[in-house]
Amino acid sequence: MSRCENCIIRQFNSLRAMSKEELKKVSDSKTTREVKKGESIFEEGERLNGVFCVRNGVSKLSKLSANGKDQIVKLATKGEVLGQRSVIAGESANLSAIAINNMEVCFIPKESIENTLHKNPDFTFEVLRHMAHDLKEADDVIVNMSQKTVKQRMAEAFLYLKNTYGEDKDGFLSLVLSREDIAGVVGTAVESAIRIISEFKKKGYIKTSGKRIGIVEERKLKDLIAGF
Amino acid sequence: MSRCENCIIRQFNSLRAMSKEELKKVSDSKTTREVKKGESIFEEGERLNGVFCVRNGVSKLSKLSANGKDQIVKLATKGEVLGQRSVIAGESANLSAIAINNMEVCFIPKESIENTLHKNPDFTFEVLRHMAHDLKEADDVIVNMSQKTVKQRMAEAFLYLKNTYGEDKDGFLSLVLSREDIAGVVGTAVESAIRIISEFKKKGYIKTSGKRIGIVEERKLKDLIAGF
DNA sequence: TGGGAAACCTGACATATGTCATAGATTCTG
DNA sequence: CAGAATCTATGACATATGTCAGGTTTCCCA
Repeated sequence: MSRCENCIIRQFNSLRAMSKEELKKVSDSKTTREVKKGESIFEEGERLNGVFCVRNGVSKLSKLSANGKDQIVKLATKGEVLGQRSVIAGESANLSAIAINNMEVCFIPKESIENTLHKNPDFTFEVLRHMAHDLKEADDVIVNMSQKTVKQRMAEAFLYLKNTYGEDKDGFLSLVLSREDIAGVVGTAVESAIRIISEFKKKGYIKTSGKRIGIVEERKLKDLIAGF
Repeated sequence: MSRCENCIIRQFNSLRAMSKEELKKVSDSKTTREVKKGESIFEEGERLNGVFCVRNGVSKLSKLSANGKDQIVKLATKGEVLGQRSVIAGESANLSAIAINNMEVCFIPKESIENTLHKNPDFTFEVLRHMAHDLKEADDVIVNMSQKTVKQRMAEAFLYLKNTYGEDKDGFLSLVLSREDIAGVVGTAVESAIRIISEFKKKGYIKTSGKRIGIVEERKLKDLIAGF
């Protein structure tokens, strides 16, 4: 099993601020786990006794609302650490983490990081910096949700997916989401999402092939977001 | 001028994790400022060279969206520290902070806390804990925004105002917001907000007197939120 | 204290969005 | 490989919400 010390993934998250010894301790206590597409890493309300470091694959962080729909709050990928917030606040998980494709994640028991969190200010500050960033993003999502139309948010989602996960050689978005998940990200009904996809396609902004989606006229999508 | 060491407000925020000496330094460098109703403490995009500790009054943290409407992301009151996120991330402010009523705030230059932030893990962890809490709240707002109707969010807003700021002896909410600000919190048009207020009043859920609003039938509002 | 600005309120209307029903496409599995 | 199950797609419709326009009340300060 690979050691955290050598893990490249680590460079992307707060673990890089750990000392050699701290990292060794984490490495010794961690366990690696496969998570198949559709399986959950943890569920809303669950008590977490550690955090999960994503080595591969993509997870959706979502919350079930009263009306039975899953609102996706964030997509997390390689290098991100899940469950941090809950462990730090000492609360149960506020969101569920479900694998969108096959994943590989490392579980790090909280005992292995709590100590560092109280002793190594560099590490704590790194975690803080990441959380500050997440908070800003969350604030931006709030504004988008309340002030933009579904069509605009849909266009934004496509651009986000392109920028974050890239596209394959045929020009389709690399991260393939079900229509339901797209609706979940955008915060709308599945039917509305599908309808807007059809419309964008008809207008030539995007192309589709099965569930895959490709951006054709980025300019047009951007104009739409800007309000034209 | 009062000293931070003796400030009760401090008990409510992360400053309480500072050592005597650290606190002294903060106290020596801080300046206190009056902010009149409607004035801004800082604006979106502005570079902050410190944080603001609220001693009195309430501030709205909002962001102007493309369509020209102000979305209120959060209300901040006595004890809360504003601008933390920006200073920590080293970014310009993501939100504007505007006084809802007359306020008294202390400005603490970032030099006075940056050092502590890198040296005193207790303090850093305290800040982290607060931010973790804010992040959870932001996530919840996202879900509310996308999955609840305006009517439900309006009802929630009233209950939130009651629970957070209380009510006066006549049963009106202590924190008086303009209809525009209510619309901003809920994320809707002013007219829609007013219409729903009228409806709630007609149904006897709330009462109004000028711009003041009082909750009459809390049960009904809760039912509405739950989806009945 | 009176006049004007700002805030509040209401109606009429257009439209965006959700819901329900149903059909076609895709994929999963025995 | 057939049939089931799941996902995608589309139409018809109801409704929630935004917009515009006009009125009324409240507030402020000269």
